[in-house]
Amino acid sequence: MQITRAAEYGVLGLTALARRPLGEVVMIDTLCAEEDIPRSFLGKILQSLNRAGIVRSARGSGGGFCLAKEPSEISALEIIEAIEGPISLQRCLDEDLGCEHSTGCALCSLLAVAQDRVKDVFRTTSLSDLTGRHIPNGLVRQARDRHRESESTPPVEAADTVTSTWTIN
Amino acid sequence: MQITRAAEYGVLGLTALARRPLGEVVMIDTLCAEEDIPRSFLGKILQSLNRAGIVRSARGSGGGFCLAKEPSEISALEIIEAIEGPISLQRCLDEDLGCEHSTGCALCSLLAVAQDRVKDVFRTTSLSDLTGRHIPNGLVRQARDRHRESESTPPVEAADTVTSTWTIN
DNA sequence: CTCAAACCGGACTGAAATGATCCGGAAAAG
DNA sequence: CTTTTCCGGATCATTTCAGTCCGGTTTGAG
Repeated sequence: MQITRAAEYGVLGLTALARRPLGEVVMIDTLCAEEDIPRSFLGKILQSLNRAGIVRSARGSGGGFCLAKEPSEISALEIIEAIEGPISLQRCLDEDLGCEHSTGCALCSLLAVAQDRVKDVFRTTSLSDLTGRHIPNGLVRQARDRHRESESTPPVEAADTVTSTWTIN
Repeated sequence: MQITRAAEYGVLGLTALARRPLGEVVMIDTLCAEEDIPRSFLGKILQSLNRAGIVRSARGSGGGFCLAKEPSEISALEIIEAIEGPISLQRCLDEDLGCEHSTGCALCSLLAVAQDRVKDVFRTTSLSDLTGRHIPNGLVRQARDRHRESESTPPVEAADTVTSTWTIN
């Protein structure tokens, strides 16, 4: 009854792309660092998203990924199903033919309704909706690290407990 | 993104109980036969439902299970959560403290909404709603077998292709 | 009192899905 | 032709799922 990590990472990775101007090409490593996602795993996930036409990939030096359409044109449902395959709360595949348990299985109808509700929510949420107030921890950490580096002779011993203020961008 | 077999069997087993007058005690074996559920698995599941106060159990000879309340008073949500634990599309547990990915994680909010929708559907569906038109295959098979037995010298050779009419109860 | 019927509940197990990693290969840029 | 970067298949460890087993406890009947 949960989304997979892969789908989770997929959405997150795409928000990282969506934060940039459309068409900007970004390497996997950059996305991983921002969103705290294992590098080779995100590689796999982006392959799926590429095949599904949600991102475009470019090989060779200067290569990477960019969104294939406007964030407002990409629904959460698209993303998730591109990665996990069709969402299905149902277990019995041929829903018309009646399931293994019973003809006109009551449980199947119930699950079908629930499934529709979930899909509605995902279908009506776009990537741009998701990108709004989301500030990934990876980015936050990077901003902090940049701030640390710029300090003159940072106090090594107390490094772990530094609680100085810093801003993002 | 699916319900477990255990929850599925749980609901099915309860519809079998709900088909009877409230308070009638039924053995596991009977329920299994009607709904085509592995016997020892259903045993486990009924234990959970017993602890949750949805069924009552009686040990010893003449023992078995009965519903602890009216089918209309038992929601699908109750049943499923009694077996699977709380339904959660969320992965990050402490939803308030912000998840591992980001403060104000957009994905979490999305999943929270979807989760609420699913729970609503399950909450507003009662066991009596589920028991209506549901005719379990196990019961159907039993009725067929009873009919076969009552025939005089049934034609053994054509047994597999017999399509005679029969009724339930 | 004793035995058999029935559930209780913890340990266990096999199979599948999940979450990831690895590595050789192909393509693009310089 | 070398470097960079993605492609994609194989592989692997862990967890969850689905289900079984078995000794124990409770209850009712004889």
